[in-house]
Amino acid sequence: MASYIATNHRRDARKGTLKAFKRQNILDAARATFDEQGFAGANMRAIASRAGYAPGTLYLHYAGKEEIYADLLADSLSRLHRAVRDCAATADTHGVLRAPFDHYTAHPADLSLGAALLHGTDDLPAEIERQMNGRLIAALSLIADAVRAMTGASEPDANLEAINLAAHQTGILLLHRAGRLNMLGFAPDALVERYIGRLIGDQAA
Amino acid sequence: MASYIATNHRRDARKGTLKAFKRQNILDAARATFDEQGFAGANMRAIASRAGYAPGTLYLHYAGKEEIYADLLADSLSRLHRAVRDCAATADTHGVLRAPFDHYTAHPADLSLGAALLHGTDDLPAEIERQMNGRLIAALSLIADAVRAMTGASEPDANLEAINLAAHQTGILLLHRAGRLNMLGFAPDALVERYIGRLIGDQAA
Amino acid sequence: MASYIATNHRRDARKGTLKAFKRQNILDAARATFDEQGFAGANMRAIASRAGYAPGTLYLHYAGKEEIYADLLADSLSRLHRAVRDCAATADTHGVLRAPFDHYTAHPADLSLGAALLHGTDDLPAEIERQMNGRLIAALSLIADAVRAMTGASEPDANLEAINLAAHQTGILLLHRAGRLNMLGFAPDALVERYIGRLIGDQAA
Amino acid sequence: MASYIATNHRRDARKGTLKAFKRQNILDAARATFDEQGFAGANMRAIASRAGYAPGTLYLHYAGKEEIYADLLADSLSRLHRAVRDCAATADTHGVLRAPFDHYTAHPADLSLGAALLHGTDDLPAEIERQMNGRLIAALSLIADAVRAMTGASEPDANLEAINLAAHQTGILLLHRAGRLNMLGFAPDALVERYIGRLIGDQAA
DNA sequence: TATGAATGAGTCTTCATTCAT
DNA sequence: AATGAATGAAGACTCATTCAT
Repeated sequence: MASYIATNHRRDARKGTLKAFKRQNILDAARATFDEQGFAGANMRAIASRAGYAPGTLYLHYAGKEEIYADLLADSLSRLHRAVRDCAATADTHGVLRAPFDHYTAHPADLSLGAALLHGTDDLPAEIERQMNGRLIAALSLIADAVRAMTGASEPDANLEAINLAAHQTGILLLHRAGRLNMLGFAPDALVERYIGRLIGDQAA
Repeated sequence: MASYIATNHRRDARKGTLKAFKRQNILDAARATFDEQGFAGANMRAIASRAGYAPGTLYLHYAGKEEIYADLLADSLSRLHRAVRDCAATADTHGVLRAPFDHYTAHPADLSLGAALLHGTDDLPAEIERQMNGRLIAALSLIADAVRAMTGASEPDANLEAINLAAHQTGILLLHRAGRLNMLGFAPDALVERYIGRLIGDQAA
Repeated sequence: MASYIATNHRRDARKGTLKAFKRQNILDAARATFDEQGFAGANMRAIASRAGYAPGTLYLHYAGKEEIYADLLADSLSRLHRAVRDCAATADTHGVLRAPFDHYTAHPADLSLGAALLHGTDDLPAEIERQMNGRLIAALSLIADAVRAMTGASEPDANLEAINLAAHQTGILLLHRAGRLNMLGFAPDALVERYIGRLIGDQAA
Repeated sequence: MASYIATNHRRDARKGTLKAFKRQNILDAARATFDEQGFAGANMRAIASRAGYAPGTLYLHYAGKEEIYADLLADSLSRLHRAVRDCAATADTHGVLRAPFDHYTAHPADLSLGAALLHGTDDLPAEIERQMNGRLIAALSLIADAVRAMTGASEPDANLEAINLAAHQTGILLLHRAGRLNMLGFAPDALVERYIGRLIGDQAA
């Protein structure tokens, strides 16, 4: 009897894993599709077919387009946070400072999700919104720590610089993706490094 | 006969002016609508009605939604360029450095157009694209001039800093609009000023 | 100036009439379609095509399927009420007593609308519901008057009989439409007459 | 060998009983679901889940939604017939006269099935149709017998009155369910009794 | 038997665009 | 130049039904 229950547990667990795996698969297809077409431009048929499904199947996993998007957004910020945290964990202070840039450079499709940030995220479930903000703040906080470690700045100052850092990298990433940097002959990496160099150098001086 | 021709010229000119005026009117309506609803969300009926027209009328002035959008984008960069140029003309060097920020703060609806920059502008007519890039480069060039004037940097360095400046302000504007700055208790203006202050201060030192 | 306004008025009036005419056209198509397929079974494409329109056109006149249905229901009861009232106006007392039966016999498509009465009409706009009930009560009231005139019954009794009359005719109409009367070899008209005959005869005796 | 066969028979019988039991279970779930949502509104998943099954399982017992519906309809009339017959068997003449009303009052979910009668039952399998009509005629025949017993009417007259009785009760039940009786302050029971009272009283007089 | 994931046709609805007036 | 009714091609979503397990 005990083994039966145990077997059931294991089966349920495998089922849960499978379900999660499939959701991830859909999420990947959706990320790519949203990246190429934007939220409004992407259609469920395209996402489904990229995930290897018929349209209706998506609805077995998500309540609709919006929910997929929300999950994608949450997932994206979650991974950004993780990326920053992993850097911080290895005491790679310089890495922390460029973590957002590196993360989005490595995962360009995630960047499009930032388009959501343009029109705000008012129609997102409040729960998701709260979670997202939490991740964002946590990441910024880690960056601020790194700034303090590198420059000895006061906490308020470090917070300010952390945001400026994030803003700068956001801008660079967007301009780069929009093709406005190539056009001018600048490498995004050099621009980011220069910004960071100045930030560190200043305080050091 | 000569007077007849002259009259025609004048009439043509007035006609041209009237036409341009009407296009501007439509453009204003479109900008506001795109700002509120996004490109896909905005519909021609809404734009037309805000411009005081019936839907069909828009097609007497524009070939379609995309063309309105392209014109809007071109117009927006054109006005940004003008704003920077006007600052430069009055030798307001500090003003030039924050000109992009100030311009988009004053005209928030223009900022949404930046969403276009996310998906690139590949489907824009090449002519428009070239024109836009020209305006952008011209504006950046003026900013680089101001950087040089304020810091004595070399031309290549100044160009770099000009882009970093633009990237930073882009990032700040987007984060602000997305509500991520309020949430953290920071004022966009202070962040921009700090960035500029550091830029100037460094070189001055 | 006055003539100009007058002209405008006339044009508006004509426009209003045209609009009303088109709505009526759609309503007719919808009635027939709902009659054949039921509310859920009928699809907008079918209604539109029967009205001589493309699907999208219906939405220029109605907000959706439900609104068409509500209008149809309101219209139907309105016409029933009118039928009863017209009978009453000509002092055709006997005619009043069989007015519901005659009306639905003449307009069989209206009968299907009664299917709405099966599941109740909770999801109808309250305004429509109120209006419908008003028409129904008004019609019943006229029937009760006729009952009183024919039988000398007290008012409460007459009201009771009016409802029983309506219920009976409702039942007959439904059984007839369901093909259950033919099957048994009875003519709906004879059944209705017998009921009325008994009602009148009783009191007379 | 014989015992083996016998065993098989018994097993088959049990199997048949079990099968019938399961079908009944599904039928009950379906009846409740159709009652709440209507035929088109009810979905197989809901029916299955109410029956304690997964969707696919229903198809082991029924060929599809329509077949469930047909079986439900047949079952409903069968139970109505049984109800009338049981009354007749106890010589409860008055009870027979109100049997349809009482039956549907006791089993309101069955009433919704009458909606099928609205659109006719043309798409029902002929076999079912024939069976249903048989049950209906049998029930009406028992009612006609009761009418004759209570009033001494001739057979043709009694048949007529039986149908009128059924029609009246049908109407009352539908109006009641549609909420049109409460609205007017009448109790269905009183209306039915008045009708029957008049029917009996007349002939008695 | 039973499952339930997957299917894909079908539904309502929206909206850029056209065209007769 | 302007209108606005009409179009019809999508799009999101639902659900009866199938089938591999």
